[in-house]
Amino acid sequence: MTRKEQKEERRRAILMTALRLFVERGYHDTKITDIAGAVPMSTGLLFHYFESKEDLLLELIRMGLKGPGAITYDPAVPPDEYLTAFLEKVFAFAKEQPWVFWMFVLMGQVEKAGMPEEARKLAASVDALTPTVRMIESGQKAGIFHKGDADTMARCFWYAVQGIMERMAVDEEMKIPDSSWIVAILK
Amino acid sequence: MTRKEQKEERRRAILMTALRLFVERGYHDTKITDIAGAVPMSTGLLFHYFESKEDLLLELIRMGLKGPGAITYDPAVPPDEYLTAFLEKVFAFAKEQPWVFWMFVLMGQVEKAGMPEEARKLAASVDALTPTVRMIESGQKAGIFHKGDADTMARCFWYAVQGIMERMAVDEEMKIPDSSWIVAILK
DNA sequence: GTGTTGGTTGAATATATATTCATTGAATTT
DNA sequence: AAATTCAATGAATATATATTCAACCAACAC
Repeated sequence: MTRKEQKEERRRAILMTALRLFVERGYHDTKITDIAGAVPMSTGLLFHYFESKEDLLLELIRMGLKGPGAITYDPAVPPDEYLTAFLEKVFAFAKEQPWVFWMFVLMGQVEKAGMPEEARKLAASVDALTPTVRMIESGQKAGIFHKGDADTMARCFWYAVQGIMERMAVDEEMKIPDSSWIVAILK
Repeated sequence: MTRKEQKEERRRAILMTALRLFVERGYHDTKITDIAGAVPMSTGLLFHYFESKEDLLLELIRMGLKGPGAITYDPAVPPDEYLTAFLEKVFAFAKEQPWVFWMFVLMGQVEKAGMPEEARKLAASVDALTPTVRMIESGQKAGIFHKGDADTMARCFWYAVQGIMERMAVDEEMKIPDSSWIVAILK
């Protein structure tokens, strides 16, 4: 089994290295040779594990879809507490297991123009917006959140989160912010 | 003069087209042929106006450095009002003169890894962080802003703004948010 | 110990994209 | 109107990057 285990481990090593580089430099600026060099391994061998660069990206997104990044609407939980706790959790991962954090950033980046179409479609299946809109509407009724178009507020919130996390993944000087600061966008 | 004027006008057309495409698709996913095709003109001619793709980017950044995107610290103005008004102004441009808005987005994108080194250096000379930190500290003394590390708060604020604007430039469905929602990150 | 499988390499190839350049024709000058 | 300048073209070239492949070697099976 040693051999099979090694293969599996190397596969993981490639995925983690690619994830880190994709987040740090962006997908198009991460060359196959960069990934191979960082693992490290030969460029040829990388194609033994993954059919193509895009295949590697798709595999990462599939991982992301299973991960702890899902948002769900539970009417029983106060929406402000839910969102604060969610951010807290992701920020905590930023230090301990940065890959969870990187994954969150990648999932957002993939939605942007210029990424392979198939990757975008896949990632689009995580819809944080709809449950967030419900949460915001419920929060508005309860007087916790301010007035305003719930859809615009939800987009504003998540795009802000995305922007902050993208930079945190790169900007060494930035410390982890307080989750409540960000949720204040809605209050 | 007709000829010289025409040349100047075409130069501007190239710059505006490139700016829009860089923001919409990203620098590396905007091909020279895309820009030429959108202006429209032949690819060859584009090199008659600009030495290289990077030269085009640098020219845009030089434009951006002169534009209305500068942040300055004036102790006389309440910091929350200043920042709200600033965002209001940029959001207003988003509809009327989208290039001002695009420029704001581009200047943020250039700071990221993967962009040509010279472009990054140039763009780094606009430092919004330092004056914002001063504003935040002064706001904290006045009891307008909440407690917390001013540097982290400033980064958090600008990265959020950047994230929101990047998406606004692409996401047709998003309406213009209320500037005060975003300044609430600091309150 | 021999044969077989499968991991590994890096140079060679294919592809995508930036850049050049010989040529054309319209505008401007003499 | 002849000469000159310069915008304009797009096919040809150069360059960067993804992908393939023939050859090699280590592990494992018998």
